[in-house]
Amino acid sequence: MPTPDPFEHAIETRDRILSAARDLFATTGFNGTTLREITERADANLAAVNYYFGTKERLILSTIEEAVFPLVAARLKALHKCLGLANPMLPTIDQLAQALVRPLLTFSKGENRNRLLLLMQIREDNHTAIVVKHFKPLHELFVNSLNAVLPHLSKSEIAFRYDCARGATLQSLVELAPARKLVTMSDYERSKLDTDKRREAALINFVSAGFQASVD
Amino acid sequence: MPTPDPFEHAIETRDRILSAARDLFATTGFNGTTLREITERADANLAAVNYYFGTKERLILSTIEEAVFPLVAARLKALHKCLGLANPMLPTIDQLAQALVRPLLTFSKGENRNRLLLLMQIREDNHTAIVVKHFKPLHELFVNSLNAVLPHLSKSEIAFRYDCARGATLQSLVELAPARKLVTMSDYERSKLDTDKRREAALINFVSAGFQASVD
DNA sequence: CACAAATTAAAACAATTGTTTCATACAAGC
DNA sequence: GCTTGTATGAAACAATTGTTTTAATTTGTG
Repeated sequence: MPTPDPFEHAIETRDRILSAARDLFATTGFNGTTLREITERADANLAAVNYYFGTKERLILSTIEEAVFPLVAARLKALHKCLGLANPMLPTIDQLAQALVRPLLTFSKGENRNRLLLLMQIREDNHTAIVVKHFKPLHELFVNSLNAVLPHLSKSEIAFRYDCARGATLQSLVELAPARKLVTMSDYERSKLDTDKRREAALINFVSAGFQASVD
Repeated sequence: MPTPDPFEHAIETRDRILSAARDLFATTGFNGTTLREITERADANLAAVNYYFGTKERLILSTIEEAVFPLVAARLKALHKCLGLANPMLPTIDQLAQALVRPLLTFSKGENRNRLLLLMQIREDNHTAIVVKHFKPLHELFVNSLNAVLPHLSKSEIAFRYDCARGATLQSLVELAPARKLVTMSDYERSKLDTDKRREAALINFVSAGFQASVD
């Protein structure tokens, strides 16, 4: 045994359960996943989930919290970096769009993707309340930053466009049934847009244009 | 008995089950809804769902089909009307954006809202396959129409922006945790944007700007 | 009315679910 | 070494689930 940490093995199983639960919840939903599936994948005993989390509902809450933190942190970091680089000037709309889109796009791959998918499974009010609470400072800072760059728009209009931008970004992430996969196109065309970098640029382009839309 | 339709009562219970299933599936998901909850709300016997639909899975498929048709029909009608009014000219980007947003916004209220929410509960592949199949002609026509008005863009770029526009629209519809509800604003400001007409205009404005975004 | 089919009702079934219990193994501290 | 607290394992529990079965009831038809 390299590490003499007394809680090494214990923490490992708790984390294995949390990871397995996150991955399964993300793909089959909270109600569609059984504790036996979770403990089987985590290579743990069925009673372990009750030992560490008490109940399934509390396990769900734990996975939600575990999924929210990295996402909020990554987006906050990108936004702060964007504001810091421009300081004392204001960032451009494009830079703000990048600060919104880029960290989200990094969550479209790898294990972070399941964190994102897990948050999109949330329907119950007490679950959304947790997410809202953790996202609130991020959203407020983002709307305020946008408002500083677009002072001619009301704050409600800014917030609305910010919601639209998030919707557009998330839609391109989940890819449940994107229209662009239906369109018959040449392999060359398809490959161009399926490149991550190309998608990122197109998304930033769309969002940025929406932000800058003139009031009618 | 006013109507001598022999199947009157039979069809009624089948439809009651279908409606109750749609509403419950929309809010609690497929796995989170039991047949007993459905038959209870439908004021029908538990065995009736098996009598009319055979199995729960087939009931789910029926609710999905029942939800897809009105949505596709409404959007196709709006698009055809848009194209017809402009004929033989091409519609404007704004008109196309309206043809996308307006029929969707009418589904944000009433019983149609549950049809929309039901479709957003879909995760399994065979369920999405049904939805994709029914939406395919609509999506293709929409992308082709956009491409005619924006000939300088590749079809893949058009399809991507169309996906973004759908995402922005749906995000503003579900309202699970919109940022605009977090932002502190005056009642006057809030009322302005919470008006359906105002929201519709803002959404069309955002989507239209995204469509017209210049290639970078 | 009588008969057949269609529909509804009630009960039971087998499987699965989250949860609990109890026993065992393991490590640390006195 | 023994004890205590922690962790794991296996089994069982009670409740819920979708489904089936069987009987009763209604409805249409001759």
